[in-house]
Amino acid sequence: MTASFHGPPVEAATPNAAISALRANGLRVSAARRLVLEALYAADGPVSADDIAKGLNGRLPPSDLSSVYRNLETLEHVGLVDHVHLGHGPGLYAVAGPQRGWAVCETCERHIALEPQALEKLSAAVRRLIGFDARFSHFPIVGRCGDCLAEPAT
Amino acid sequence: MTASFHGPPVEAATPNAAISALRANGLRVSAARRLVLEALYAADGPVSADDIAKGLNGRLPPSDLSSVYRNLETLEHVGLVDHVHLGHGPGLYAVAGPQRGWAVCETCERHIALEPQALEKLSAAVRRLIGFDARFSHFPIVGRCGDCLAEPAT
DNA sequence: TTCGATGCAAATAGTTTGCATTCTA
DNA sequence: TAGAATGCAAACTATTTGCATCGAA
Repeated sequence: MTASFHGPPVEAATPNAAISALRANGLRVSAARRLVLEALYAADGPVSADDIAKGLNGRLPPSDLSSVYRNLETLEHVGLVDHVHLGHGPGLYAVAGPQRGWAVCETCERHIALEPQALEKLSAAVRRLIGFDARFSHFPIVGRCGDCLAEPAT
Repeated sequence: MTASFHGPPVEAATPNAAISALRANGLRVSAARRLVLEALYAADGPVSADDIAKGLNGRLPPSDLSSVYRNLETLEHVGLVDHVHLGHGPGLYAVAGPQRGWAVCETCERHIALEPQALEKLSAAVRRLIGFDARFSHFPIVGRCGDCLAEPAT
């Protein structure tokens, strides 16, 4: 069984920086691997393995889905990539970075990236209350957003 | 597509109370439905549909998996049941009750039910910080628990 | 007696694995 | 040229759906 949770993030600002990080980890740089990275950097938010395999709707060349999964796993293991479950759909992948927290509204289904300061304060609250060093990067905070709270209930 | 999130909880202390709630909602009380409820009340924590179909390891008679799923969906719709995703495995179901929050340690994989007061304070913190009315019942807080924080890192 | 619920089988979504082939280092 | 990574097919897990039959109200 593969581990559910991964190691510390490795920040790389560009695909090329990520490729250097791959080499530094003794990993080979193949066309397929390069493409996964390009897709992740080109996407404007977390994307599914399937999105990547389909070349982000044709913006990039398509690739084999199982290779995409294998590469995502490798990249995640190295710490270059993170994955989130924002709901019941497929897991979503993104380049690892300082922003590592999500909230999703169960009413409007919008998903919101948490601001670093909010994230830090939330973590502090969690540590104080339950003695936990919390991440909100793997599963989001689920609830009702401000806009939906203001509206008449459904 | 079925809704990811459900309605308000209906608390029933016993299988019989739950059965009354079913009748009150115009639902029929079949043997299969009764069994799902019995399993949920007999379990000492959240269980998978498969666990229920297998009669909790033989403690109860087995039932058909698809019926179990259908019944869980119905029971959840009525508000008698909740489901959580505590990790990458199957969804886990439990009788709806006042306790509606979870935390899971990514190191020791233990899962912890949140105390009502901690839950309330956490929700208050989340509301203050991101204007969100948070539930921690569908996805847990993921992080490192106190015990694992104390130990030398893996 | 009706129509909601069941049980079986088959379909589906997401993800993983086996294996011969390809290509990076 | 060694062995890491690929691409295809097949397996697998979790869940859903179609449909003829059954049984609760």
